[in-house]
Amino acid sequence: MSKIKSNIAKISAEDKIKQSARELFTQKGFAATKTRDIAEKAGINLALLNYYFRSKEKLYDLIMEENMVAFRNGIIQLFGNTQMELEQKIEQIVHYYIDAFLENRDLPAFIISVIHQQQHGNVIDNKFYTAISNAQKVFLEQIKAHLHKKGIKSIHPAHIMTNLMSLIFFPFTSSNILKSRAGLNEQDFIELMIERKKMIPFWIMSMMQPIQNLKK
Amino acid sequence: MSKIKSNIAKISAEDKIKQSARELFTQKGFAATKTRDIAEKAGINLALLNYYFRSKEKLYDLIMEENMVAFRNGIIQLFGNTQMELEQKIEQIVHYYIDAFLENRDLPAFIISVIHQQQHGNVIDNKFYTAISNAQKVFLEQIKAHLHKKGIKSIHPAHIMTNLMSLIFFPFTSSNILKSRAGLNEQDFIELMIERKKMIPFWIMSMMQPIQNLKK
DNA sequence: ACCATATTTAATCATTTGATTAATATTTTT
DNA sequence: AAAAATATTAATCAAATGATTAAATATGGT
Repeated sequence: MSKIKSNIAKISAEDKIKQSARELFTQKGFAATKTRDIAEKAGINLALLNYYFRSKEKLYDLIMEENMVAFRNGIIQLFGNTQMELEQKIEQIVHYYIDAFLENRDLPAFIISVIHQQQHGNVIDNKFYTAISNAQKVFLEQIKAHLHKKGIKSIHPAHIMTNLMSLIFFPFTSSNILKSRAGLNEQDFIELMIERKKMIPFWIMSMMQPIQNLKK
Repeated sequence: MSKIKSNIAKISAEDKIKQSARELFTQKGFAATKTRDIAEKAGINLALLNYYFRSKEKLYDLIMEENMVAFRNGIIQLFGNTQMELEQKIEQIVHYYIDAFLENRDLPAFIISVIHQQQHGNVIDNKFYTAISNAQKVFLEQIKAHLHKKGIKSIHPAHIMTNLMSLIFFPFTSSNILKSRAGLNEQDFIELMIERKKMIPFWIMSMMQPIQNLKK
């Protein structure tokens, strides 16, 4: 019996709190999430939250750090890679992020909100910010070189990087509209996102081609 | 003197509150914005907020409604127009929204957050939701027809609509990253966004072209 | 000047919310 | 089993926060 018991996944109170906190913080943000909501959702006594995590803010920092780690690592490792061809790199970036966002569907809106807050002096994580800086610059340089090779001077590299991130992030933040308007169910939506793993690299590469006249 | 006085734009307390509330609510959201912050920013006594607007929630509803009106009207009038050619329609949509977002730079992140909240049962404005429904369906049908005419079966119309919105919205939510990484100042950023008014329609139309092999 | 109305303020209230405490229960160690 | 360490609870605190009140001040019409 005791051996069986250890096999049954009995989630500790600490983990239940963390899990509930992650969902609420990621969905609603820091201010809108009340410690009592977390406690209730986790089915534990409010005091346990402070017992394990000291304060709401410390708990949030922990969740924030864990939420950002995949995003940051992706940028550093993929964007910053100096060996890989641009096209292959874009493919890897798209696969990496869409897979990550399919796992945690609220992450894109969370990241957008964090980045947008920063715009207003709310310095949330400076390490994070400087850490991804170089990698993004490497990526921008690579785009610039590619455009130069193609003889395209009319497009600023920033457009390409922004477009890439736009096409990856935004659909996850508006999946409900997409589903209700296009008559999709949850599975349809997931399949569309999987499709995008192939399509986004193609769209982005097309943007870096010399202009072809569109046929009517 | 009294005549001059009436010429000087003396902003009423009511307007000062509304303006401060709009900035804070749009930047930080409902929960993170405290009534005392609004009062302090507006330079008025806290009680005035309740005197003019009854409650924080009523004030937020007002701001929300005003923030959403441009977005909703754009969708209804532009997306829902059944007369206009698709390409011209896309051009108008892009111009309309980029102009609106250049005027109110926090609007895109605000809208994204509102739409994302809705995903979690937080029904914020049902009228808004049903109002934009038909218009978006019209637009989707038009894309579908266009793809059909081009003989393209491999792309779901939802991709095109999502891509359009992605390319318009996202850059505004991450302008700080864009600026710091690509070495742009505020004016450069604005010019990039203005450039996009011409480029996004081209990119979107290209996505609805039969596949052309990319040359190496 | 006087009155009525609208605006503004300081003080205060009631609730919410993050956090703590002291007591109790459970598990682990000896 | 006793002792020690860890986990959990109910009760409570203190600060923050949304809202109200009653009094004071300003404004416009007569």
